[in-house]
Amino acid sequence: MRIVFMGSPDFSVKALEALCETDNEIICVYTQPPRPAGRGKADRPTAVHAFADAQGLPVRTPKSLKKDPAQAEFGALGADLAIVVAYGLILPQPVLDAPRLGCINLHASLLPRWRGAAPIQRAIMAGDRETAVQAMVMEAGLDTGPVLATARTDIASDDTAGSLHDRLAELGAQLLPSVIEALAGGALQPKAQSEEGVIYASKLGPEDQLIDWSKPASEIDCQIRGLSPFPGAYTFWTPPGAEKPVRLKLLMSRYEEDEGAPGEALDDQLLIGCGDGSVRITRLQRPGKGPMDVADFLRGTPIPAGMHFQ
RNA sequence: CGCGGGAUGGAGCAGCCCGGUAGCUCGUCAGGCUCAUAACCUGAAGGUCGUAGGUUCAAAUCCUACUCCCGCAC
Repeated sequence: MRIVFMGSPDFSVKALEALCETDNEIICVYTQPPRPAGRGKADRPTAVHAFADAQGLPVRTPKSLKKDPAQAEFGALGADLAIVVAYGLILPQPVLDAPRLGCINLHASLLPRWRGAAPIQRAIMAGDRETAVQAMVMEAGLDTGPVLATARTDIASDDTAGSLHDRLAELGAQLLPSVIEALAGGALQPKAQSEEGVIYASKLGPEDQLIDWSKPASEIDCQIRGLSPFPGAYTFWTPPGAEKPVRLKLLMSRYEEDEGAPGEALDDQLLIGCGDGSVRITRLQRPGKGPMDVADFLRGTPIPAGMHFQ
Protein backbone atom coordinates (compact mmCIF):
# COMPACT_ATOMS: atom_id res chain seq x y z
CA MET A 1 0.00 0.00 0.00
CA ARG A 2 0.97 3.59 -0.53
CA ILE A 3 1.10 5.16 2.91
CA VAL A 4 1.56 8.69 4.16
CA PHE A 5 3.02 8.93 7.66
CA MET A 6 2.27 11.91 9.86
CA GLY A 7 4.00 12.38 13.19
CA SER A 8 6.43 14.56 15.10
CA PRO A 9 8.01 13.55 18.42
CA ASP A 10 10.06 10.61 19.54
CA PHE A 11 6.94 8.59 20.20
CA SER A 12 6.09 8.64 16.50
CA VAL A 13 9.49 7.50 15.36
CA LYS A 14 9.01 3.97 16.69
CA ALA A 15 5.84 3.62 14.65
CA LEU A 16 7.51 4.96 11.53
CA GLU A 17 10.40 2.57 12.05
CA ALA A 18 8.01 -0.35 12.25
CA LEU A 19 6.29 0.86 9.14
CA CYS A 20 9.56 0.99 7.26
CA GLU A 21 10.08 -2.69 7.93
CA THR A 22 6.82 -3.69 6.27
CA ASP A 23 6.59 -3.92 2.50
CA ASN A 24 4.30 -0.95 2.31
CA GLU A 25 5.52 2.07 0.42
CA ILE A 26 5.93 5.21 2.48
CA ILE A 27 5.32 7.86 -0.11
CA CYS A 28 5.65 10.88 2.12
CA VAL A 29 6.27 11.91 5.74
CA TYR A 30 4.46 14.87 7.24
CA THR A 31 5.85 16.45 10.39
CA GLN A 32 5.82 19.76 12.23
CA PRO A 33 8.11 22.42 10.80
CA PRO A 34 11.47 22.94 12.54
CA ARG A 35 11.06 25.24 15.51
CA PRO A 36 13.40 27.17 17.78
CA ALA A 37 14.17 24.69 20.48
CA GLY A 38 16.80 23.76 22.99
CA ARG A 39 19.56 26.03 24.11
CA GLY A 40 20.77 28.08 21.22
CA LYS A 41 17.30 29.11 19.92
CA ALA A 42 18.23 27.37 16.69
CA ASP A 43 15.52 25.77 14.58
CA ARG A 44 15.48 22.08 15.24
CA PRO A 45 13.74 19.50 13.08
CA THR A 46 11.39 17.08 14.81
CA ALA A 47 12.51 13.57 15.73
CA VAL A 48 10.41 12.21 12.89
CA HIS A 49 11.95 14.71 10.50
CA ALA A 50 15.46 13.63 11.42
CA PHE A 51 14.61 9.96 11.07
CA ALA A 52 12.88 10.43 7.73
CA ASP A 53 15.87 12.34 6.38
CA ALA A 54 18.18 9.57 7.50
CA GLN A 55 15.97 7.06 5.68
CA GLY A 56 15.83 9.18 2.57
CA LEU A 57 12.06 9.59 2.80
CA PRO A 58 10.43 12.71 1.33
CA VAL A 59 9.37 15.12 4.09
CA ARG A 60 6.79 17.87 4.14
CA THR A 61 6.38 20.37 6.97
CA PRO A 62 3.32 22.54 6.36
CA LYS A 63 2.41 24.92 9.17
CA SER A 64 -1.22 24.03 8.71
CA LEU A 65 -3.48 21.83 6.62
CA LYS A 66 -6.45 24.14 6.75
CA LYS A 67 -5.66 25.94 3.52
CA ASP A 68 -6.09 24.72 0.05
CA PRO A 69 -2.57 24.48 -1.37
CA ALA A 70 -1.53 22.15 1.42
CA GLN A 71 -4.71 20.11 1.09
CA ALA A 72 -4.36 19.82 -2.65
CA GLU A 73 -0.76 18.67 -2.34
CA PHE A 74 -1.82 16.07 0.18
CA GLY A 75 -4.59 14.84 -2.09
CA ALA A 76 -2.27 14.66 -5.06
CA LEU A 77 -0.18 12.03 -3.33
CA GLY A 78 -2.82 9.46 -4.16
CA ALA A 79 -2.31 7.64 -0.88
CA ASP A 80 -4.11 4.46 0.10
CA LEU A 81 -3.80 5.23 3.78
CA ALA A 82 -2.47 7.80 6.22
CA ILE A 83 -0.98 6.78 9.57
CA VAL A 84 -1.07 9.57 12.12
CA VAL A 85 0.91 9.35 15.36
CA ALA A 86 1.20 12.44 17.55
CA TYR A 87 1.38 14.74 14.55
CA GLY A 88 0.27 17.87 16.34
CA LEU A 89 -1.94 19.35 13.66
CA ILE A 90 -5.69 19.09 13.17
CA LEU A 91 -6.63 17.21 10.04
CA PRO A 92 -9.59 18.90 8.28
CA GLN A 93 -12.24 16.76 6.62
CA PRO A 94 -10.81 17.07 3.08
CA VAL A 95 -7.55 15.63 4.34
CA LEU A 96 -9.28 12.85 6.24
CA ASP A 97 -11.17 11.92 3.11
CA ALA A 98 -8.21 11.99 0.74
CA PRO A 99 -6.60 8.59 1.31
CA ARG A 100 -8.54 5.70 -0.21
CA LEU A 101 -8.81 3.87 3.14
CA GLY A 102 -8.87 6.98 5.29
CA CYS A 103 -6.63 8.01 8.16
CA ILE A 104 -5.62 5.82 11.08
CA ASN A 105 -4.44 7.31 14.34
CA LEU A 106 -2.34 5.70 17.02
CA HIS A 107 -3.24 7.12 20.44
CA ALA A 108 -1.64 6.37 23.80
CA SER A 109 -4.64 5.86 26.07
CA LEU A 110 -7.70 3.73 26.72
CA LEU A 111 -10.24 5.80 24.84
CA PRO A 112 -12.43 7.62 25.47
CA ARG A 113 -10.29 8.31 28.51
CA TRP A 114 -7.52 10.87 27.90
CA ARG A 115 -8.35 12.13 24.47
CA GLY A 116 -5.96 14.84 23.37
CA ALA A 117 -2.49 16.19 23.98
CA ALA A 118 -0.82 14.52 26.94
CA PRO A 119 -2.46 11.14 27.55
CA ILE A 120 0.57 9.35 28.96
CA GLN A 121 1.37 11.94 31.60
CA ARG A 122 -2.28 12.45 32.53
CA ALA A 123 -2.86 8.74 33.01
CA ILE A 124 -0.05 8.48 35.55
CA MET A 125 -0.91 11.76 37.23
CA ALA A 126 -4.47 10.53 37.74
CA GLY A 127 -3.22 7.31 39.29
CA ASP A 128 -4.63 5.05 36.55
CA ARG A 129 -3.65 1.41 36.95
CA GLU A 130 -3.91 0.53 33.31
CA THR A 131 -3.57 2.23 29.97
CA ALA A 132 -3.08 1.27 26.34
CA VAL A 133 -2.15 2.29 22.88
CA GLN A 134 -5.04 2.15 20.45
CA ALA A 135 -5.47 2.38 16.71
CA MET A 136 -8.57 4.22 15.59
CA VAL A 137 -10.26 5.55 12.51
CA MET A 138 -9.90 9.29 12.45
CA GLU A 139 -12.85 11.62 12.44
CA ALA A 140 -13.11 15.38 12.53
CA GLY A 141 -13.46 15.33 16.33
CA LEU A 142 -10.42 15.12 18.59
CA ASP A 143 -9.65 11.43 19.13
CA THR A 144 -13.30 10.47 18.81
CA GLY A 145 -13.11 7.83 16.09
CA PRO A 146 -14.03 4.15 16.39
CA VAL A 147 -11.31 1.86 17.69
CA LEU A 148 -9.69 -0.79 15.51
CA ALA A 149 -7.19 -2.41 17.85
CA THR A 150 -5.88 -2.15 21.39
CA ALA A 151 -2.66 -3.09 23.18
CA ARG A 152 -3.01 -2.74 26.93
CA THR A 153 -0.39 -2.39 29.61
CA ASP A 154 -0.46 -2.05 33.40
CA ILE A 155 0.88 1.07 35.05
CA ALA A 156 3.24 0.12 37.86
CA SER A 157 3.84 2.15 41.00
CA ASP A 158 7.34 2.90 39.78
CA ASP A 159 6.36 3.85 36.24
CA THR A 160 7.21 7.33 35.04
CA ALA A 161 5.95 9.17 31.99
CA GLY A 162 9.28 8.24 30.45
CA SER A 163 9.12 4.50 31.09
CA LEU A 164 5.48 4.32 30.10
CA HIS A 165 6.12 6.39 26.99
CA ASP A 166 8.80 3.99 25.85
CA ARG A 167 6.65 0.95 26.53
CA LEU A 168 3.62 2.35 24.73
CA ALA A 169 5.72 3.46 21.77
CA GLU A 170 7.00 -0.09 21.50
CA LEU A 171 3.51 -1.60 21.81
CA GLY A 172 2.23 0.80 19.19
CA ALA A 173 4.99 -0.11 16.83
CA GLN A 174 4.17 -3.80 17.26
CA LEU A 175 0.47 -3.21 16.77
CA LEU A 176 0.62 -1.03 13.70
CA PRO A 177 1.72 -3.49 10.99
CA SER A 178 -1.00 -6.00 11.86
CA VAL A 179 -3.62 -3.27 11.86
CA ILE A 180 -2.61 -2.19 8.38
CA GLU A 181 -2.60 -5.74 7.12
CA ALA A 182 -6.02 -6.49 8.57
CA LEU A 183 -7.38 -3.23 7.28
CA ALA A 184 -6.17 -3.95 3.78
CA GLY A 185 -7.95 -7.30 3.92
CA GLY A 186 -11.12 -5.66 5.20
CA ALA A 187 -10.97 -7.88 8.28
CA LEU A 188 -11.21 -5.15 10.87
CA GLN A 189 -14.39 -4.09 12.62
CA PRO A 190 -14.20 -0.54 13.96
CA LYS A 191 -15.83 -0.33 17.36
CA ALA A 192 -17.35 2.97 18.43
CA GLN A 193 -15.99 4.52 21.60
CA SER A 194 -18.11 4.51 24.71
CA GLU A 195 -19.95 7.75 25.35
CA GLU A 196 -19.18 7.46 29.02
CA GLY A 197 -15.87 8.17 30.69
CA VAL A 198 -14.79 10.83 28.24
CA ILE A 199 -11.86 12.79 29.66
CA TYR A 200 -9.56 15.16 27.88
CA ALA A 201 -5.85 15.15 28.56
CA SER A 202 -5.10 18.83 28.42
CA LYS A 203 -1.69 20.12 27.60
CA LEU A 204 0.73 20.33 30.50
CA GLY A 205 1.33 23.77 31.95
CA PRO A 206 3.38 25.29 34.77
CA GLU A 207 0.49 24.87 37.17
CA ASP A 208 0.85 21.14 36.66
CA GLN A 209 4.51 21.23 37.61
CA LEU A 210 4.59 23.11 40.91
CA ILE A 211 4.05 20.76 43.84
CA ASP A 212 1.44 21.67 46.43
CA TRP A 213 2.59 19.84 49.55
CA SER A 214 -0.80 20.13 51.17
CA LYS A 215 -2.20 17.64 48.67
CA PRO A 216 -2.36 13.94 49.54
CA ALA A 217 0.91 12.07 49.13
CA SER A 218 -0.61 9.64 46.64
CA GLU A 219 -1.43 12.53 44.31
CA ILE A 220 1.98 14.10 44.68
CA ASP A 221 3.70 10.80 44.01
CA CYS A 222 1.68 10.42 40.81
CA GLN A 223 2.38 14.01 39.84
CA ILE A 224 6.13 13.54 40.22
CA ARG A 225 6.22 10.31 38.24
CA GLY A 226 3.74 11.55 35.65
CA LEU A 227 5.94 14.54 34.84
CA SER A 228 9.24 12.66 34.84
CA PRO A 229 11.60 13.06 33.12
CA PHE A 230 9.85 15.83 31.27
CA PRO A 231 8.87 18.53 32.05
CA GLY A 232 9.45 17.63 35.71
CA ALA A 233 7.53 18.44 38.87
CA TYR A 234 9.29 20.99 41.01
CA THR A 235 9.36 22.60 44.41
CA PHE A 236 11.24 25.55 45.82
CA TRP A 237 14.00 25.05 48.33
CA THR A 238 16.54 27.39 49.88
CA PRO A 239 20.02 25.84 50.04
CA PRO A 240 21.97 26.39 53.25
CA GLY A 241 23.64 29.80 53.09
CA ALA A 242 21.67 30.90 50.06
CA GLU A 243 19.25 33.80 50.10
CA LYS A 244 16.91 32.91 47.32
CA PRO A 245 15.08 29.64 46.95
CA VAL A 246 15.94 27.58 43.88
CA ARG A 247 13.82 25.31 41.76
CA LEU A 248 14.35 21.69 42.57
CA LYS A 249 12.99 19.22 40.05
CA LEU A 250 11.75 16.02 41.63
CA LEU A 251 12.00 13.16 39.18
CA MET A 252 11.21 9.99 41.10
CA SER A 253 9.36 9.24 44.30
CA ARG A 254 7.65 6.57 46.33
CA TYR A 255 4.52 6.85 48.43
CA GLU A 256 4.96 6.34 52.18
CA GLU A 257 2.43 6.32 55.00
CA ASP A 258 4.40 8.39 57.52
CA GLU A 259 2.61 11.56 58.51
CA GLY A 260 4.21 14.96 58.89
CA ALA A 261 3.83 18.65 58.25
CA PRO A 262 3.34 19.41 54.55
CA GLY A 263 6.62 20.32 52.86
CA GLU A 264 8.75 19.33 55.82
CA ALA A 265 11.58 16.80 55.67
CA LEU A 266 10.64 14.02 58.07
CA ASP A 267 14.07 12.40 58.12
CA ASP A 268 17.48 13.04 56.56
CA GLN A 269 16.72 10.91 53.50
CA LEU A 270 14.21 13.19 51.79
CA LEU A 271 11.00 11.78 53.16
CA ILE A 272 8.69 14.75 52.79
CA GLY A 273 5.41 15.23 54.55
CA CYS A 274 2.25 15.87 52.51
CA GLY A 275 -1.37 16.63 53.29
CA ASP A 276 -1.99 12.94 53.80
CA GLY A 277 0.96 10.57 54.05
CA SER A 278 4.38 11.40 52.67
CA VAL A 279 6.63 10.83 49.67
CA ARG A 280 10.17 9.55 49.59
CA ILE A 281 12.10 11.38 46.88
CA THR A 282 14.55 9.07 45.13
CA ARG A 283 15.76 11.08 42.15
CA LEU A 284 15.99 14.80 41.54
CA GLN A 285 17.72 17.56 39.64
CA ARG A 286 19.06 20.87 40.92
CA PRO A 287 19.61 23.95 38.76
CA GLY A 288 22.60 23.70 36.47
CA LYS A 289 23.07 20.03 37.18
CA GLY A 290 21.99 16.82 35.61
CA PRO A 291 19.50 14.40 37.15
CA MET A 292 20.92 12.45 40.08
CA ASP A 293 19.90 9.85 42.61
CA VAL A 294 19.06 11.21 46.02
CA ALA A 295 21.97 9.34 47.62
CA ASP A 296 24.36 11.32 45.42
CA PHE A 297 22.57 14.58 46.09
CA LEU A 298 22.67 14.11 49.86
CA ARG A 299 26.42 13.45 49.84
CA GLY A 300 27.13 17.00 48.82
CA THR A 301 24.05 18.60 50.33
CA PRO A 302 22.69 17.07 53.52
CA ILE A 303 19.01 17.75 54.13
CA PRO A 304 18.33 17.34 57.86
CA ALA A 305 14.88 16.54 59.19
CA GLY A 306 12.88 19.70 59.68
CA MET A 307 13.99 21.51 56.55
CA HIS A 308 11.15 22.94 54.53
CA PHE A 309 10.16 22.90 50.89
CA GLN A 310 7.70 25.28 49.33
C1' C B 1 24.99 37.52 18.63
C1' G B 2 18.17 35.32 23.21
C1' C B 3 18.83 34.79 28.89
C1' G B 4 20.94 32.30 33.03
C1' G B 5 23.61 28.23 35.84
C1' G B 6 27.68 24.73 35.86
C1' A B 7 32.76 21.95 35.06
C1' U B 8 37.47 20.78 41.69
C1' G B 9 40.45 12.67 43.44
C1' G B 10 35.59 7.18 41.66
C1' A B 11 30.36 9.95 43.30
C1' G B 12 28.11 14.49 45.33
C1' C B 13 29.72 19.23 47.09
C1' A B 14 32.80 23.52 49.63
C1' G B 15 36.74 26.84 48.51
C1' C B 16 36.69 31.74 44.10
C1' C B 17 34.06 38.03 45.90
C1' C B 18 39.16 39.55 49.66
C1' G B 19 45.31 35.26 44.85
C1' G B 20 49.74 32.32 49.09
C1' U B 21 50.38 24.22 51.79
C1' A B 22 43.60 21.04 47.94
C1' G B 23 39.00 20.61 51.98
C1' C B 24 34.02 18.03 53.33
C1' U B 25 30.54 13.83 53.08
C1' C B 26 30.70 9.11 50.77
C1' G B 27 33.10 5.28 48.07
C1' U B 28 37.72 2.27 47.38
C1' C B 29 42.01 -0.41 49.68
C1' A B 30 44.63 -2.16 54.28
C1' G B 31 44.39 -3.14 59.43
C1' G B 32 41.46 -3.33 64.08
C1' C B 33 36.92 -4.31 66.95
C1' U B 34 32.68 -7.69 66.80
C1' C B 35 29.16 -14.03 66.96
C1' A B 36 28.28 -10.74 62.91
C1' U B 37 27.31 -6.37 59.70
C1' A B 38 25.79 -1.76 54.80
C1' A B 39 27.68 -0.55 62.12
C1' C B 40 32.13 1.37 64.77
C1' C B 41 37.76 2.67 65.27
C1' U B 42 42.64 3.47 62.83
C1' G B 43 45.51 4.24 58.58
C1' A B 44 46.39 4.60 53.12
C1' A B 45 45.86 5.37 48.03
C1' G B 46 43.65 8.60 44.61
C1' G B 47 43.27 15.55 41.81
C1' U B 48 47.97 18.80 35.42
C1' C B 49 41.10 22.25 40.08
C1' G B 50 37.14 21.50 31.76
C1' U B 51 40.92 23.37 27.56
C1' A B 52 44.37 27.22 25.70
C1' G B 53 46.55 31.73 26.60
C1' G B 54 47.30 36.31 29.80
C1' U B 55 48.39 39.22 34.57
C1' U B 56 51.53 38.06 38.96
C1' C B 57 57.12 36.53 42.97
C1' A B 58 52.76 33.28 43.29
C1' A B 59 46.36 31.48 40.06
C1' A B 60 41.14 26.53 41.65
C1' U B 61 40.80 31.88 42.85
C1' C B 62 41.80 37.77 38.64
C1' C B 63 41.52 38.69 32.76
C1' U B 64 40.60 36.73 27.60
C1' A B 65 39.11 32.98 24.16
C1' C B 66 37.26 28.09 23.50
C1' U B 67 34.88 23.15 24.57
C1' C B 68 31.19 20.29 26.90
C1' C B 69 26.88 19.86 30.31
C1' C B 70 22.23 21.85 32.50
C1' G B 71 17.68 25.16 33.21
C1' C B 72 14.48 28.90 30.81
C1' A B 73 6.18 25.98 29.26
C1' C B 74 8.23 19.60 23.83
